[in-house]
Amino acid sequence: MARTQAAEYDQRRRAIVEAAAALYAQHGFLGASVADLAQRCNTSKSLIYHYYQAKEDILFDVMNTHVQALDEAAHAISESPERPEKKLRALAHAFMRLYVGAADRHVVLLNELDNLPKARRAEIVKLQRDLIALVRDMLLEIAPRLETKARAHAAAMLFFGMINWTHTWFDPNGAVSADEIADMAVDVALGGLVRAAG
Amino acid sequence: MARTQAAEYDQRRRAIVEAAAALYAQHGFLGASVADLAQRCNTSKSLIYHYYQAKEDILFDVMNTHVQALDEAAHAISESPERPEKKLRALAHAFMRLYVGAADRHVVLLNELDNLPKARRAEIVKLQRDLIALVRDMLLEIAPRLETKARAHAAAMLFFGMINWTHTWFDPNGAVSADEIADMAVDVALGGLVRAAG
DNA sequence: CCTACCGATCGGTAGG
DNA sequence: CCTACCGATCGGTAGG
Repeated sequence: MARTQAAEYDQRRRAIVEAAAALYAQHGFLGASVADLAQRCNTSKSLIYHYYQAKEDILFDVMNTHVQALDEAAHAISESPERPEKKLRALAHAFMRLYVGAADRHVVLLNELDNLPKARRAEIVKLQRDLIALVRDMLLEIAPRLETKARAHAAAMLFFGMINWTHTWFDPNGAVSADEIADMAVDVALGGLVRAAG
Repeated sequence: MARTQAAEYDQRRRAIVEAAAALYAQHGFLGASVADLAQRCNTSKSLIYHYYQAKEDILFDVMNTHVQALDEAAHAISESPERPEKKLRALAHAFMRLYVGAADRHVVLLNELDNLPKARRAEIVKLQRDLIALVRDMLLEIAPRLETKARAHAAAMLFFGMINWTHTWFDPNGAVSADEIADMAVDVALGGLVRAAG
């Protein structure tokens, strides 16, 4: 009995996070009220506040589940014995797939970080910094002539720019697939557009 | 007399737009109230509503002034008789400089588009689409093997990703300058990171 | 005695 | 150009 209740508890909590991700992705965190969220879950505000102490805690859950998934994928790839070029490509594919599979969470992570309370924001930012350092070090292995950490960091951010900016334009049902975009971004980073096009 | 009043009118209106850009960049459009804006301008809410009919009209002004500047720079470069590689580089430099010079407006343009009323949003989106088509055509000239418009569009968006994503991390007072970032992004697009590093 | 949950409403603040 | 306000809605909580 207690097991069943716990299972239902987790299931309901996951349903709230998923609805919140969709709502915050579409209207922004401040543009979507707790009442809106309750309505989308066919329940009451009080039920939402039974599962979460504050609105910001829901936002944290949306972001944290996503950034944890990114972090897990990135570390698994990073620790594999492959060449750094191959790791970078695997990471681009994994990220694009996580983006497509969790597009709402991804948009929320990229747009609503400033609406988290300081302490919670710091947790997310720490994980993001780990991801960036991972890519920066891969790029330094691939292109040692980047030399300084500042330039390697800038290169990593240009790479993340290509991948992350897709949330503003990429259509999973469009003419170019997520895997093709991942390959293009890696090809551009490794060899430039001219070679990427061939 | 009327001239002096008109001059003061424009000056005050520009001061409101600038204060609004700073406020919306920092707290988001929904996170900053008209009262906040009035306070930052050392005036009253009513004065704000003397210059603007609605809060969204201020947001439009913030975005429109910036996108008009981008559009003007891009078309001037596009119509020059230079090689497409050189035009792309000039465009990257112009954009990075406009970003540094109008960082608040840039952040607002990239983050708050969804808070504009439909018709106003369409005006901005039209100008942005023009910019994208311009870069897409430059890339097709540089790398004809991109072949389809869909792939050339994706390539243009990867390029804009590198440039636009800087709003999340670039520090004008940091170790790498805006001009260096512009060169890196173009070098990556043209020849890949390995060559860009050399 | 606890949990899960509801209808109604709290004190404050938003844009106008 | 300000003070004084409005209809509505906000995030969060009361009793049961």
